[in-house]
Amino acid sequence: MNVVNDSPRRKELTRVAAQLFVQEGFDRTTVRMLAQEMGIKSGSLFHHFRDKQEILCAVIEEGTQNALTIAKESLAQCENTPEARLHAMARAHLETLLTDRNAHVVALYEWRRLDEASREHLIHLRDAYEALWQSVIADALEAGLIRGDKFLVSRFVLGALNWTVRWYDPAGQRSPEELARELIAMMTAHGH
Amino acid sequence: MNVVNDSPRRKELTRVAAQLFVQEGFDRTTVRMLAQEMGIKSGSLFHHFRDKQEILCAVIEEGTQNALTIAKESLAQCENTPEARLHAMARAHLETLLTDRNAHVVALYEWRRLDEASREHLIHLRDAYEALWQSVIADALEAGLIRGDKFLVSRFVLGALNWTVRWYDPAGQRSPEELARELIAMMTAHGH
DNA sequence: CATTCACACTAGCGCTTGCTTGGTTACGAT
DNA sequence: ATCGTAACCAAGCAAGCGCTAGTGTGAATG
Repeated sequence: MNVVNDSPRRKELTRVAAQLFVQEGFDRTTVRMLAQEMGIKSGSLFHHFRDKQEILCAVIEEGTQNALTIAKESLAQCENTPEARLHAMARAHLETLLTDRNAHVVALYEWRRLDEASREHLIHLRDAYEALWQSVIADALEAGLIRGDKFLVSRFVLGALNWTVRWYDPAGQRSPEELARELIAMMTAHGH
Repeated sequence: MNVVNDSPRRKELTRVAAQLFVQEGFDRTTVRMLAQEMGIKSGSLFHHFRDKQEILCAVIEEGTQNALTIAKESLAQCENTPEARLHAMARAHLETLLTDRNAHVVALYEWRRLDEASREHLIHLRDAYEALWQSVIADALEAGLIRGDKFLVSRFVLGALNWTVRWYDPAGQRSPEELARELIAMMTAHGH
């Protein structure tokens, strides 16, 4: 039992775990399934991670960190208007959710499976991501682009986006970018 | 093993199961936990249900049926305008989700845990509920109250509503009715 | 008064789970 | 040539899992 925290091998294994967690859910994924998919035996798994819980923790950290990074990049590259910024956020969110199809989904859907210690360790990262969303939404509200309470709008928008995981078909013709555009159009369709 | 399908006792047990499934999730809920909460021994459980899967099936059927019934009642009682009907649906949805706090939540969040046979048995009921939503949304679109693609809008709206389970605080000051109103206001806020 | 029935109990089987142990291999640095 | 270390394996343990078998009730039914 000789857990290393930042080996490149560990990153690799984390990616595999993320995929399985999305496919089966955390509880139904056994360490034997994880090991098999990783091409090692189940005992070897505990050389890289202290326990199963730590694998979940690593996946969620990866997923949230990734979403935060990509969101910031998107904001840096887009036009500096409230609408463009809102669109950039929604698009980035959907792409990490639907295209990667792994770590970010786990971060959203398996959060409850974290124990108290892991939750405490990750909550700051999650808060940072949500704060970014809220600032973008606050700007859009101030500019009169959309309406409502800052927190409520954030939660409704994120809810609509997060739920796409349940019905989105990657083989379908709609791209994440298109979905983001449609959602914003729905909220900003002002009278004629 | 003498499973009865429509006993009143079974209804009672189903209610208890729903609460536990919401609290812990289906996978983490053991038959021993269920039995204890029901005030019987784990072996006795299988007099009422063939297996654990059948308990989930009963809960989800109950939750969806209930949501459908209440939605229809709400529609029958409200004004016959697209906006009032939309509001009635959203309110009914949130109330079965946040006030009951059990069977309907399980229906939404544990659907994936159903085996093929159960899913096939329940899919028609679920389709009926979603069809009702889509007809109300189609009317609102036709009346120009909201904008977008019928299916996309349905999914975004239901996503926003379903996600409330994750953050709603029943001890807070906002009622389901208020949430429903705010969501619709967000989508129908036409410019000045 | 005998039988049936719904409902509950005790006891435990067969299996899977997360995790541990003690030891082996591959390989770059010394 | 030797050593250190990261990576892996075979084997298995203790606990917990869903579920079954067989039995005991007290109330309703004939």
